[in-house]
This record gives sequence, structure tokens and C-alpha cells, in this order.
Amino acid sequence: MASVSKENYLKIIFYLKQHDVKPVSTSEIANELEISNAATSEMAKKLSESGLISYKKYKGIDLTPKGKKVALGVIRKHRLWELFLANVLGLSWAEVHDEAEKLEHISSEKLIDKIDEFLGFPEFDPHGDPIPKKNGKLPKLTGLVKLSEGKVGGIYNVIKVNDLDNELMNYLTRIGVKLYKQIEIVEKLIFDKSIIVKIDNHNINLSEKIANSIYITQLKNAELN
Amino acid sequence: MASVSKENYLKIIFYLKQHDVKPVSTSEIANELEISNAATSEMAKKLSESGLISYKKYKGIDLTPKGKKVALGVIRKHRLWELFLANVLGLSWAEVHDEAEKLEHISSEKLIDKIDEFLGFPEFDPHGDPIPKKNGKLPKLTGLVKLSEGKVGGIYNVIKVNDLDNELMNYLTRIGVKLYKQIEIVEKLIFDKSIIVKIDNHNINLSEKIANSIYITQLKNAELN
DNA sequence: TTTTTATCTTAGGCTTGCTTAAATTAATTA
DNA sequence: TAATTAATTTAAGCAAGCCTAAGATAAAAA
Repeated sequence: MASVSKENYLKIIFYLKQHDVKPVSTSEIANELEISNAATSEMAKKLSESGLISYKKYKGIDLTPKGKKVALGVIRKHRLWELFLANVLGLSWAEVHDEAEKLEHISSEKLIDKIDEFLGFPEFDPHGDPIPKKNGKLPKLTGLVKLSEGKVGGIYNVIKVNDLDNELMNYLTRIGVKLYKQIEIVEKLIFDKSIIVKIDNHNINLSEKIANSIYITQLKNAELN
Repeated sequence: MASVSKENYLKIIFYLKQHDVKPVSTSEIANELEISNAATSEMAKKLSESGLISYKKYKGIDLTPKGKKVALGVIRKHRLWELFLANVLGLSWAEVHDEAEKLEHISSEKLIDKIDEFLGFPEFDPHGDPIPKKNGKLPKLTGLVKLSEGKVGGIYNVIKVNDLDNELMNYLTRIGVKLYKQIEIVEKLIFDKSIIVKIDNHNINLSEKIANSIYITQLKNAELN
């Protein structure tokens, strides 16, 4: 079992690799984790000895398949916890990250699987990021569409909300917009491009700006509703 | 913020003090935590310096009000998590303890309060132990009665199950007996002292032995049902 | 290509929380 | 009360993870 620190190193390496093909440098990691380069070099040696990363002095770091598996496991735990904390326990979207950052390291597989089951095996977390499956597979974000691009009469699932603006996030929470929430587009007003949607059987008017911040995906069985 | 280790010391000291008026000795703590006496002596010095315990060399340890508050906070977290894991996420009664042992140290007050709220501010955990309130008050176990002592027609709440036997616990879980579950006594059979109860609208016959392992408390509004 | 600069690693040190072994204090018994 | 035994504390040391400062290597500039 990797320690909390080791899991965090592996997680960060995984994230840094997503944006770049080159090996990750020790200083990039040090920057992200806000620790010294020296500490990162030391840890690189240890992780390499455990077979979790491949590392050549001065040449940067790559995850081995074993290390990638650990990283994805941690990310899976993080994202499932975020979703659970937000949708089940009602913590604000601003709070869930820090809490999940701790929970991801101490939750057993069994507990995580129970949470996964409780949530109905969701594919995306409150930020719209894909939740790794038990087998390590990452769901693909296909057909990501803005609410403003949906059709009148269509029933959609919220799968991502731009969390750039905290005030917006709080407002959305207040009116009941949360991940996996069902939304029906009742009417699109042409003169101000706002949209009337039905949430929890209430009709609400959302401005163009808000409708552009909510990403949706069509329900597989939308026709049945 | 006390470290994980320090929280565990304080928690154990609190438990050991419950059974005895005398100060707790360092070796008792060492025994419980399965560490050396030397480590305990060292830690005693530190906790004393932080004002969490009162400690005189060779004379044993007592919690200060400050230390007691921390201990009760940890115990509150532990017991709320146990109940949540068992009743909401469906982990077995055997599993919840180890999981809660980790969760208790990394959960924010806010998260715990949300769990408390989600559970409806319960007073007892899956083992029937009282859950400290936010203010540190411990609910009293008054009127603890065995199911076998209940009245025919009475509607009761399960508040404690003797978890001495794992097979029994699993059986009870299977038939739906869990903490805070409502149980109605339908009939008491005299010839074998077994009891027919209604759980989830099903009638089940419980042997005398089982009925003696389930502790109940009368619902305040039993007459209204 | 050589020099300079930027990046990375090693060396030595610190803190937390543990260990074993030795020393000290308290308790028991003669 | 003194001697023995049991309990407790101190001393020295170890591992994990961090730090700063110094040294080594690679990259960029001259």
C-alpha cells in the first residue's frame, strides 16, 4: 500500500502527463505539490525502486502501468467522493475538493464500491471530469453540449458546470441544478436567448450566460419520458 | 489541530477513564494502542505541554477539559461514520469499525454535521453506544430493554444489538434488523419463548436467544401508529 | 565549442512517532 | 526498614518526508 505522500506524487504525475507527452520533471511535481525539488528527487528514487515510476536521473519521470493503476485508483476515489459529498450530503461545490483530497487516501476499495453503487455507477464528477471505472477505464466525454444548444422538449442530464464563478455555482445549487440532475427544456426565448427549463417540476428561466455554463448530455431514453 | 496519533491517544485515555476513577497509566495506554511504554511516556509529555492532559511523572494521566473535548469530538466522528456506513452505504457491521477508525481523523466538522443531519441527529451508533452531540454532551442510555421484554402490539426502535456473534449479526442484517429500525411485536409464543415481529411489513419469528440480543426503546409516539 | 545559466541531485539536518536497552522510581515483600 | 521486583522514564537510534545549502549535470548563449 502506497503512503498518502506517494499516492499524491503518483496522482500529480498522472495529471501532468495528460497535457504533455514528455516525461514529467521533478521541478514540475515540486511546483504542484508546493514542496522542494530536493524532496521530489528523493521520492522519485523511492517510487522508482517500488516500480511505480520509471525514472532516470536528470531525465524526468513516467508512470509505469503499476503506477498508473495506483494513480487512477486514487482519482477514482477522489471523484466518487466529490460527487457523493455534493449530491448526497449537500456540501457546496467549493468544499468537496478539499474533503475528497483527504478521503481518497483512506477509503477501502469496498467502501468506494459501495459509494459507486449508491450513486448508480456515475461516469462524471461534479466538475464534469470522468470517474475511472473499477477496472481503470476512463469514460470518454462524448457529445458534450451546452444547455443553450439543447432542443425544446428535450430532457437532458447535467454533466458539467463551469465552476469559474463561485456566485454562479451557488445560484445553481440553490435552484437545484446539480450533476446528473434531469432538466427539460420547456421553451427558448428568442429576444434575449434565455431558456425556460423544468427542474424538480418547477419552471425556471435561465439567462443566456447561465445556459452557456451548463453542459448536458441527452438521456438515452429521453423518448420514453 | 491534533495529529492522528494524538487523537488516538486522547480517545483511548477517554475510554480507559470511563471504567476507572484513577488516573490512566502509560502502560495501559501502551497496551491498548499496541505500542511501547516508552512511546507513551514521550507522548504524555507532549500532550501535557499542549494542555490536553494533566500528567505527573510516574503518577498517571487525566484528560483536561480541553483534551476531553477533543476526545469526544473524535468519538462523535467515529460513531456517526459507523452508523452512516452501516445504514446508508450498507457496509457490514464487522467492517464499519476499521473504516471509521480512519475517517474519524480526517473529516471536517462541517462534513460530520452534514452526516449528522442526514441521519436525523441520531443518539446511538450501530453498537448502541451513544453519539456525542456537537456540544460534547453524551446521550444517556435510559430504558434499555431487551426485545424479549417488549409488549405485544408495541412498536419499538432497535437501539443496540449484541455483536458478540458475527453469524448472528449477519443474520439480523439479512432480515432487516438494523439500528433505528422500527419493530412491532406481533405475538409472543409461550411454548418456546420466541417472538413474532413485524419488520418492513413482513412477519418474522425470532428465537428467544435472538430476542435477548436485540435491545429496544419505546418510540415516543408509539400510540400514534 | 566554451562559458554561463538554469535545472536537478546529493548531503546534512529537522520533526514525528516509533523501537530497544538502560536507568530510575515506586511498590512489594521479607 | 531494607531489599527485591515491577512499573515507568530516559537515552540512543531508525524511517518517512520534509527542509536548505552545496555540488553536479544539462541547456542556452556567446
